[in-house]
Amino acid sequence: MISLRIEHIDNNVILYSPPDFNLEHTFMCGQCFRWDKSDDGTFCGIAHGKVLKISSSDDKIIFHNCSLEDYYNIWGNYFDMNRDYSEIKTNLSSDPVMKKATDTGYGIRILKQDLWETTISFIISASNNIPRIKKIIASLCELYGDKLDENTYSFPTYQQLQGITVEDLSPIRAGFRAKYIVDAVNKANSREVNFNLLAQLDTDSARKELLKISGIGDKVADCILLFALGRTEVFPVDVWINNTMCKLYPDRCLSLSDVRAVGPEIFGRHCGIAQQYLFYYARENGGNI
DNA sequence: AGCCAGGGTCTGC
DNA sequence: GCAGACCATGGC
Repeated sequence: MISLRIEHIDNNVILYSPPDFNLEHTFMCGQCFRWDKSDDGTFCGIAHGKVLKISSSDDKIIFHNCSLEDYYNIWGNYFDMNRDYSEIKTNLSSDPVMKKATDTGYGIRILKQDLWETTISFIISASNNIPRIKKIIASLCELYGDKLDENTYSFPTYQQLQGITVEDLSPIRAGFRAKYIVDAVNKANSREVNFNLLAQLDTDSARKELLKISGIGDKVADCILLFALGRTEVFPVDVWINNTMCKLYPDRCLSLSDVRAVGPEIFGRHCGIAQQYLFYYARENGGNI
């Protein structure tokens, strides 16, 4: 358990010198799509139906306009505050490349995001780029979510999306992914895939359930397991991770299935977290590892 | 103009 | 099991 000094001042929750927590690293490592940086450096985002403004200065992280109740009930869990990342980084740093990667993205935290939102978000991520993924998700929220604030909408539940068609989704410009969204909505509402029970399943069973949905393959399923259910033992392999791993371990990574198998072998029980350090590091360096 | 983006599906061997 | 075409869309 992490000991952390927390205060509530002027309706702001302040974390003093939180170890291993950097907003830039956490929001820019490709795990989330609903956080935006303002000109003043603060981040504004929506999660679990709540809006949050969060910033950092010196050695503080400041949750603006936030009650202690919301911190303890929502945000502390969302930012995975009970996990000791120092220990994980130390273990990973025996690998020289991972040492560099963890030094670069030292403040990454694996967010515990909403399961349904993460499912749809990573269906949309297929063969897509991050700015456009964000744009499509934002317009889906504006079209079907609840208005929380000016220009701020919740992510629509599958109940709210019940009965939608591909044509209904045409304004969000999701392209070939629209039919996959519709399939996910249908299977969630019919309980063919029970999103209320998924978190209670072991990782392999949960993956098998997710794979029932058209548009979810191994990579998307792994992202959902990691970014919503906190299954840090999975190792999502996208283009960036594949290229990086093939450069780092050419003899062991001959095919995509090799890379998927090698991740856990090399990085161990929390290879999903290692994957995030690698992803951030690779992109920071434009793929030149 | 052509390539690529946090892939998946479908087809053909 | 595995390669290749194809899938919409937008930015460069």
